[in-house]
Amino acid sequence: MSWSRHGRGPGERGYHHGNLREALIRAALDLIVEKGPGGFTFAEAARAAGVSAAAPYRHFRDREALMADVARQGFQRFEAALAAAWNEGRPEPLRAFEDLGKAYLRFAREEPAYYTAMFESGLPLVLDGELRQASERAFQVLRGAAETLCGLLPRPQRPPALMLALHVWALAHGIASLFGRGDGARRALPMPPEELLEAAVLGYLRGLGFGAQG
Amino acid sequence: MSWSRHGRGPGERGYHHGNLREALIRAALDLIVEKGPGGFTFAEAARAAGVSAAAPYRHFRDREALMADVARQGFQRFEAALAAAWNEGRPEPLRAFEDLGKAYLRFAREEPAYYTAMFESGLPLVLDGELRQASERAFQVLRGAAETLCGLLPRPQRPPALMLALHVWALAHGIASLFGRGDGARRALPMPPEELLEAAVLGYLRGLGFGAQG
DNA sequence: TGTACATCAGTGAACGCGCGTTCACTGATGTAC
DNA sequence: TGTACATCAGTGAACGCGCGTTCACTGATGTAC
Repeated sequence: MSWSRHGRGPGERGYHHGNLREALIRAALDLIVEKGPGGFTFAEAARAAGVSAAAPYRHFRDREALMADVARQGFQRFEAALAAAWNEGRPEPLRAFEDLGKAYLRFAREEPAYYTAMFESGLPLVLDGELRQASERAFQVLRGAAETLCGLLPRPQRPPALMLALHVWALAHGIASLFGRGDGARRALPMPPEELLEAAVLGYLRGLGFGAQG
Repeated sequence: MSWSRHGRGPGERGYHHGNLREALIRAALDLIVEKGPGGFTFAEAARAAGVSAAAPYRHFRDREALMADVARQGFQRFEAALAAAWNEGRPEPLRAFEDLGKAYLRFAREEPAYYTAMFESGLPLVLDGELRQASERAFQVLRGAAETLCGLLPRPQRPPALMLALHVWALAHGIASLFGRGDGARRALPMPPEELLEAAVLGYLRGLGFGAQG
């Protein structure tokens, strides 16, 4: 817990919370997992953080501002997770690309609340510049990987890297949102989502001409 | 409008609505488009249909039952749209398969409210048998098409049809939910979604060995 | 064809509830001197 | 080192609002005879 500033244990906080902002984000994440996007209220988040209903107004303009902060933080972690998995194409681009895909699904499975806030909360990306930037930085990891991969092919048969990146993004997102979630809305699947994605990506890449050297 | 039973014009209805059930579903669809899933209330749907707040209880147990009905109806139309596009593989399987993909995206674009209710409302498929069946029947269209397609390949290199169907479903759903929506949450794209999907499916099928005869 | 009656769909008033939001306030913290 | 004060984070009471839900009711429809 975050209100242990000054070494206090949880529950012994005084008048000041210490880190209410982060505590509200945590509460929002828990509530999103529990009830879906739109399934948390400002009042409930305050209650979960152990403060009065008026306290959140010191940190967020309204519910949507809190949600946007959750999504922004989610994109940052997502970017970090993807970048770590890609690891600049090491040990070998095709292998690293598969790792990237697995990291995508792992994030969706292990952080369903962030994932929901990022992709299914209905936040208008257009309105929030910071949020859109965070989202784009995460996508750039995927795009950079696609560029490295495309660079492996001889010029004449080289596909546009942007297209490759969009295809794999759509595939990963589709699998994640149909089958790869922790909640009850997911559909049954005769194999692990990771395997499904790996087979799809390998098949797709083979179609682009990656069969020979991969 | 549906309350013109007996030839009455809208607004001149008497005590009985005539077709409140359908009118509530229509109202729910409008409200979902306007405010996202979870963005409509029982009371608001009643208001939109021009009846008192208590009237909906004659037709639906609660908000979720109404949402489930919307989703069920959506799956039925979705199934019909996909089946019509596939057209039993005519004029030619690969071509019909592309048509199927286009119909998928068209449905998501033209009926965003149904699509939302079907895939993003968080309805627990497990609990509602009728809903799950409707969902599975729609998927069977895609699966049947995948089987026909796989049948074109010689046995030794024939991929599992279920896998092919799941891959294409994930791809179409990913593209639809990231880029193919009418609302403000969609992301910008340098090409039409249909084109993106077509290129992906063609690439993917080539990887499976459909290059030679397609 | 007409009448009596059962059935059913929608009414409108009422209730409790939780949320969003504002406000003057107060307790804690940090800092200037 | 101590004190006065400014700043700031959180309180708690209050309000209006819309929703969900129940209830006895009433108007319309269809049907048996």
